[in-house]
Amino acid sequence: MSITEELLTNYGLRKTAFRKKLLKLFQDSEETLTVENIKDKIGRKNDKVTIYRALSIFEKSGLIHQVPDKNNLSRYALCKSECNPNNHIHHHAHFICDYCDNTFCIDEFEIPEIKKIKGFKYKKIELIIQGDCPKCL
Amino acid sequence: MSITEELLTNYGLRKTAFRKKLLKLFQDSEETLTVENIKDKIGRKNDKVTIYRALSIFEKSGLIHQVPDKNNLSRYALCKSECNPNNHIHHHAHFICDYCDNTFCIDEFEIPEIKKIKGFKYKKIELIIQGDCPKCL
DNA sequence: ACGCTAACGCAACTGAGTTGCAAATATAAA
DNA sequence: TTTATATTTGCAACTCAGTTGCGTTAGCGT
Repeated sequence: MSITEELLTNYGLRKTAFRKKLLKLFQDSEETLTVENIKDKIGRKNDKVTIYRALSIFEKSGLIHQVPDKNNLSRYALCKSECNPNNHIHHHAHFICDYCDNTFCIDEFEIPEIKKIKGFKYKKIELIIQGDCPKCL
Repeated sequence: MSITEELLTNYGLRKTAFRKKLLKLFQDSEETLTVENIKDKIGRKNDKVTIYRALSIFEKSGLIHQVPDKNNLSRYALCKSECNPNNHIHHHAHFICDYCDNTFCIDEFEIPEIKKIKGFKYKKIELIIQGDCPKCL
């Protein structure tokens, strides 16, 4: 069983042809993916509904996480650590390039400690940096 | 001339009836506003196109800033400090409530220093905290 | 290899945000 | 104050991401 298939099994997901293709795509990609990216790479055989539903299930399971795009579109990337449906926390930041519109997960640093404010309960902290990526500079 | 009208003048914007109403709305609001919120409060007399265009101009001018919502919708809030078209930087974080879906600007702290990564140029840094707000806790 | 349940694909829909254009109005000049 | 001009507004029609319902297909446990 491939590493892709094992991952699906570990997360309690069915190993359908489409899901294997989709997950492999994420495993092979350095950058975050939009639904459009996925359509391109998969070859338009699969319906967009199927893509959306699979992404939604992958996200709920903790396999991937969603990142907002410059234009508030959704991008997705594989979770690095041991995410699962109950513990789905990302201590890395995301970088959005103004030019190529690509979004990268920045693993180089952890998000610094954020001061608690009385009355608020923090459940998820997201740091989004916008600017120019190495390719576009 | 009211403070609202002065603000429009200072930012080189025409003082139309609609813009005065819209800007006043922001000045009187503790929370960030969606287009839907604005429609409700203004009373559906004005077209959504007008709202979108005014928001876009206010944002470009540095009067207001956009914050992504839990569902990747746009919310807007007044800029506190001296923002303008060339210098549009916010050193505060945003808090999104999971229950009431409200978004607050958190002025209590500055975003901590973010380590630079070689090859990337940072132009805007956004910190988004998700969780439960005081009202919903 | 059989049957049940989950996943897929199609069509049709929803709703945020956009575009083009004609009518209205703010502002600056006469 | 009136007039000319440029900007804003409102309407209609559109685009496009994402969703829903439903009948068909395909994993997976027995």
